Amino acid sequence: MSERSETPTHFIRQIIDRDLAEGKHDGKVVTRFPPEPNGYLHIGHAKSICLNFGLAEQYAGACNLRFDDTNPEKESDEYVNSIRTDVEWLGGRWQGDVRFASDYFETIHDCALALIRAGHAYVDTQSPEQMAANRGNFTTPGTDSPHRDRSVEENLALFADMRAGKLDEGQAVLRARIDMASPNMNLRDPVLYRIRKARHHHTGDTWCIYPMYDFTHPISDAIEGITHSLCTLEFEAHRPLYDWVLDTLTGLVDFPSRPRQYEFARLNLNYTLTSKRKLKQLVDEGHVSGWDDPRMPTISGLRRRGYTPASIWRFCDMVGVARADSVVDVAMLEAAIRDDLNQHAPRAMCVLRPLKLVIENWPAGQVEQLEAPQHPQNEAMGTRQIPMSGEVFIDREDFLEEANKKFKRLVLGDRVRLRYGYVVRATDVIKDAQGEIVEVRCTYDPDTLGKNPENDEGQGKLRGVIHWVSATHGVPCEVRLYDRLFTSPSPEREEAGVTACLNPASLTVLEGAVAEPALGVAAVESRFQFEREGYFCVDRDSRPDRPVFNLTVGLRESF
RNA sequence: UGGGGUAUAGCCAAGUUGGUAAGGCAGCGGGUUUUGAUCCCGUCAUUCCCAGGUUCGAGUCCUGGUACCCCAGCCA
Repeated sequence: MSERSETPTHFIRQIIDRDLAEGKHDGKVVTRFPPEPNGYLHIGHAKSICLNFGLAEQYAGACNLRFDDTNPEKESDEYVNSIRTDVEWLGGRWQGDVRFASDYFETIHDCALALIRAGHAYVDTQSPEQMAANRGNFTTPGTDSPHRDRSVEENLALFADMRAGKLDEGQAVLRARIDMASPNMNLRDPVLYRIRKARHHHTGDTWCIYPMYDFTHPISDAIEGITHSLCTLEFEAHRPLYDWVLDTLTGLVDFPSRPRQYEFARLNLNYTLTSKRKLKQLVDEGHVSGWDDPRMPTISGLRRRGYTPASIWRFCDMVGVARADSVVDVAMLEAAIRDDLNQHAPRAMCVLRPLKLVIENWPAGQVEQLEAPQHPQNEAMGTRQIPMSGEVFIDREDFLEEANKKFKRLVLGDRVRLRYGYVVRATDVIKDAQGEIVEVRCTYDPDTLGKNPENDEGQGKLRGVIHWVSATHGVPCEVRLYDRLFTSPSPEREEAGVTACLNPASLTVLEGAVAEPALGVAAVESRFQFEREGYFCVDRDSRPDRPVFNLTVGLRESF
């Protein structure tokens, strides 16, 4: 991502700057992006990716990609693969191989044994219901488990039985021995290990006991030499436990670093869902075509929609990193992609809703190649040829039989310029039996290519410029117009559920669009600005004879 | 209700020994323009959740409130 401008400062950078100044962590910065492979990555994860990989780059440190895969029943290789692809596409360059928390299961198990031997953990054979009841609540302290004072030997034997599969799910757990009366619920003897007789996507049937997140995460961080472990705000109350695990293990197990956890506010976008569960619901119930439906806020959806990695990094820079809960306006995301595409996308013409325009004084059979720049503000991008003939298509919305002067398009009896071409004057309209306009007739002024009409006879300025495509050369194509998926600014908070506020007009398919010839051979994922319309990218559903374009975002409109 | 957090413009967000409110998005006004785009110029918080207090001076310090978020999975 070479185009990120100056790196914005925020409280995490300030913490790192201070740490570096104090000589902590041997002057190193090592972060990690730790997704659980139980769903596809979305724009919220992008914030974390940009933060973690960005810091590694800015401080010449490193960032690991680590799958936090401690819950075999919800995780799968499909998710591992999609996440790896998405991180790679975004430009996250991780240090060494992809890591799996499950690769550390043996070490984590050793840590559990060390804790048991030191009297810091015990096997509880209460039922889940008893445990919940004995945990107390916000106002009432918990009650010690009757098994809290088992001997080390007994705990070791029971834990061995757990590992050996001699106990069933729910019959026993390993718990930390901390404080059942702590005002922080997370410290009321949290569960460290539970029994799950499920096949794990990465370790297969090697284990039937799995460590909990709170036990796995600090140890994984310490094993990898992570210096700054960044997570979202909801883990704040877990930090004392994170520290307890590492502090209690000190002297018992050696790690290359003593990482610290810092929390930042997760990204919320209005008119958007960022709940993995609800996103999955949209996919499972068929409200969208899949995880990569261009309307989805997933990384793969944004990619298919036409967003660039640079625009997503730019967006994350714009949003910043802080600790206050916030809801970012989706207009900011759109601004980021418009900014990128305005600079880099070649221009093209595509008529979305064709209306035939016949030029009556055009020499019969003549075809002229007009030259147009790929990008009006960037000559270095070169030029392209656009064929012009006696019959062209213009957009139905660009013609009116009558209009006031604010309508800067074609009006019967008046003139308009065909972009990169000639000035034409509409002379007649042809309608069908229903009175619908099926064709417009016009004449063109041959002396207006690259210059304005000379003998204007006091007719005033041209109304404007419209785009067009030669009827005999245009490439028939499909254009998919997208709008926001939800009509509610906060779909997650809708009482009636997220599906109740789905936008029925989130997808409009235009089957009869016609694009200029050069677009017929555009590669999948290539992006263009269709002049006067918006930014579009080539969808993978395209066929050689029929390209499919997705609207990424429309042009700003100010009238 | 116990604990932990957060409050600066319509939306993000700087503001770190108290010195007189950055920037972006959105909006508004104008200029340029063969894209109603881009670009350019201008405008947009007498005020920082509220109320007191300290001070020559407070978004920054003190006191007391208020609002919102997170925690009672053998999820992460």
